[in-house]
Amino acid sequence: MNFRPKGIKDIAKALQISPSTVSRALTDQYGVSEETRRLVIDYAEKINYRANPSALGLKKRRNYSIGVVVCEIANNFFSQAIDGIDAIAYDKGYHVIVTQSHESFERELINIQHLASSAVDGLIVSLSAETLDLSCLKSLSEQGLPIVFFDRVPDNIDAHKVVANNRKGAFEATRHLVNSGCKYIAHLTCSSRLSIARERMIGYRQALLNAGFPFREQYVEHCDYGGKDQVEIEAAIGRLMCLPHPPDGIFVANDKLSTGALNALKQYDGDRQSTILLSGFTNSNLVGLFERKLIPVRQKAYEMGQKATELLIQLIESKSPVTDFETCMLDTELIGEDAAIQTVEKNGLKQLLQPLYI
Amino acid sequence: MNFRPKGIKDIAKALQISPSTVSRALTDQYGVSEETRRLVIDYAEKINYRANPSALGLKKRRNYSIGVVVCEIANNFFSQAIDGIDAIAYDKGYHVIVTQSHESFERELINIQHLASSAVDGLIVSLSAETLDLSCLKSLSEQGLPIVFFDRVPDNIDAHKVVANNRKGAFEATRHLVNSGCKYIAHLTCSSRLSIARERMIGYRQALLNAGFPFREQYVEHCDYGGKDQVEIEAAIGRLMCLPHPPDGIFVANDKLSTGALNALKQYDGDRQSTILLSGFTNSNLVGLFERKLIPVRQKAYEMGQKATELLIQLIESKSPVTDFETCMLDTELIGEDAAIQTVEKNGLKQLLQPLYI
DNA sequence: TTGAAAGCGCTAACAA
DNA sequence: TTGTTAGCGCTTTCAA
Repeated sequence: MNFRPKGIKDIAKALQISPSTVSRALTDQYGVSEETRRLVIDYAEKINYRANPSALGLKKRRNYSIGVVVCEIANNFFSQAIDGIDAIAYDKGYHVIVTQSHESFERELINIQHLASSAVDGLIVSLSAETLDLSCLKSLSEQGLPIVFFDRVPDNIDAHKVVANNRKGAFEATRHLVNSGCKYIAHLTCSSRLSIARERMIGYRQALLNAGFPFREQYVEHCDYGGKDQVEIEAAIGRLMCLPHPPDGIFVANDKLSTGALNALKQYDGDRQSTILLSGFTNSNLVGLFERKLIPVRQKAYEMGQKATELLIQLIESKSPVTDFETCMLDTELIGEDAAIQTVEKNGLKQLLQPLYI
Repeated sequence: MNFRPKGIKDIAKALQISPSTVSRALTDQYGVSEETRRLVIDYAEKINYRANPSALGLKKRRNYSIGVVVCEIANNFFSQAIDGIDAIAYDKGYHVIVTQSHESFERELINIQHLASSAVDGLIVSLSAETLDLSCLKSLSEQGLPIVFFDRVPDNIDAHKVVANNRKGAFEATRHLVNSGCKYIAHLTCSSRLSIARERMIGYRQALLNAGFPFREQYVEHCDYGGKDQVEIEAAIGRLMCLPHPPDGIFVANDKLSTGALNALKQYDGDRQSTILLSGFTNSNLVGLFERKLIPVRQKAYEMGQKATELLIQLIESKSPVTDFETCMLDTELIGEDAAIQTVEKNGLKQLLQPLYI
């Protein structure tokens, strides 16, 4: 296979000048006569010249590419986030390399190491459900590899983080169930290793508290693999339905679990079907078509991807090492629940809005 | 930022041998004593050595990365396909760089050129709805850049192609509507520039023919932007509903249009709502939750991604230039319609299964 | 303002 | 079996 793009030498030869002059014309601001510069640039454009990224990478120790690690691409939230990442990266001339952990720590680690070995200039990471050991990320970060975390972020690594306002989202979703008359509100969530699970739990509990409801341990079900397997969800729903007082409302903590719960509830097809209300985090834009209503908490996935990428590129292109890290929190939105917004102040949401991370 | 991974020289220095010996131990099969090889490999493993991809790319004119161009990531079909691409690429040690055309020809072109300028070793492409001019892809392909097309493939470029059995899928979906008693079966599809639109149209017409129904031009609606904008779909549905005999069944040609059509039909909430049957291509795994039933034609998106990647890597790693191209067709599946399969032979599906491409 | 030359990390042809 | 060396395409001193 002999596909060989034109290089700087080809331009130099064609224009009868030296390669270094071409290089300067294409990069430097001065040191080249305006005449030569135009000549070079025009010709480069004509033949659609692009610097060889490998050579550039070798020279500059930069690849103009960023690595992304998420648990799964085929997921509404993440595919939207990747879309946002791609948008910014594209704008700034970076490539995006996406890898999936499939919720496996081992796979995540391999991906990270693979990407980090100088293939990429920085990393955007959302942790897997299995991840406990952060030493690799920590050490990479300390070695100076720019890393931005989003969505599922670590507590104990100092880095830029982009998250949704998980507490508020969870709070509003649960309060919606309260306002709809639910008395026994369950919570279906993912592994509490994940920041999102912990944060959303706080919102859930706060809403119960505000409503004067007790928090009951047995109404909380964890799917440690985030619903990777539907069986996991069905078992959890099954346990909830077997409680002395089965729940009349369920707040679900993530995308996969939300739709998984709907599927699981289909199994319990009896008269109870119509009485259990559901509200949960999901970025599916198909909820409006569902038979059983699910009040969705929507995250600004696209914007989160954008923001994470902006922060990362800023980090990459910063001359001096950055020590002042920022946690950026984006709003969530409870769809189809106008009433929810009106009573925000009254219900003590304000103190809730303070992030845990800072 | 001073993140600098260990290199071959570091190993050489540590082990008191020459860099080239290290290189050989890490790559060659022979020319190195077993003792040295073990020493090197063990040490490399210990310090988690990874060859610098830029240097490798520069040397070998290979990047171990492949470029993907699709119209949109946040789409069931494509995110599943990318998942499949990623799986194979990962296995074979390749990175995947995904770019989106957003159905814009211009953007597609930029992406392709960007990727082609030696950033990647090969391309996996699904054409945008706008694409008419294939000269760029053609010339790249002729210059020896390995390219595999999938899903939306060009007619007049000689290359490996991976497609679904679009005719069969369309045929079965339409026949399902026939068997369900529909008399006026409309077809909502994307731009006929796209191979998938043309192929699915053939299946649709064949099913009408088999049922003894006439083909009526006005029952076919094209959304030239593939439903990028919901307004486009609503207008199309609107026109169908204004026909003297509004359709009692609609066969929809792609993922976005299928769910878009469901949304659009929600507008026409009257008594007609319950009488229009829908069947269409979609890889959403949420159709089971829908209020209005949609009989889905499912494509093996994941497998298509896998197959395309296998073909591409085969192409990349082939020593001699490949001239014998293959079109690989994967089956489609009509979900929840067992009856459909039983009568395949009788209904002349066989001749339909012969691909157009070969 | 321009050109020559070194070197980024690696491989491979050639020497030893 | 090992080491030396040149060179992949580019940027960047240093000289001219």
